[in-house]
Amino acid sequence: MEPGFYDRPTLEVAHDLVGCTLTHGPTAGVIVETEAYHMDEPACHAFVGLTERTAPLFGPPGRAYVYRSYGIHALFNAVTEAEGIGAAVLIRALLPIEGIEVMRQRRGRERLEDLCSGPGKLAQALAIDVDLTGSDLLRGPVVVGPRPPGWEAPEVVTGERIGITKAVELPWRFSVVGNRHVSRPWPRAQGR
DNA sequence: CATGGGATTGACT
DNA sequence: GTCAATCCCATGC
Repeated sequence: MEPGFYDRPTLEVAHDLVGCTLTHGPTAGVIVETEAYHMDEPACHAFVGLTERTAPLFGPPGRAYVYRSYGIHALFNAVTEAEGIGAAVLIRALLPIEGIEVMRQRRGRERLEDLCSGPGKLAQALAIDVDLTGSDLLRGPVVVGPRPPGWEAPEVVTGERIGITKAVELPWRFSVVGNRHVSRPWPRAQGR
């Protein structure tokens, strides 16, 4: 992506990341689901302020923030907004496009829809772990790139975020309309 | 220093 | 639908 892509309001970045690619080594996928998180809102880790854990969120935009969830899974975020503002976009699901056999081995699953249809799943499929936190998403090793050639801009729906207990009402989840690779189905389609 | 709660997943009833 | 796994870290005593 161009420098400056992430130095924008997090909701815009979360919307625009849908349809982009996420690549790590031989594996890659098209982002089909994202969620926005911002320090002003209590579901965001940065809500507690600057700590050792949340420091990457407050760092420069365009870096990775990868943390461990439930002691088991790694969850991948792209840090957004200017340095000093704690915000990021959680990548929740991908459509696998490269390295699918590698993903199958790493995941221990065969079906395409079981490889990257959730934030913990895609991190495992792409071998993204917490040691990659702070890495540069323009230089790699984890790279976010533009839409693949020939792919049209997807129609994006918004709705409430998943799996949180605070600020549940904010419609900060974004995904491709009618895509079966999303982490969980949509109750009903909502506005754009 | 002890505690409890997760931005989840997979197995099971 | 329910539930356990598993560990980091923010919080409170």
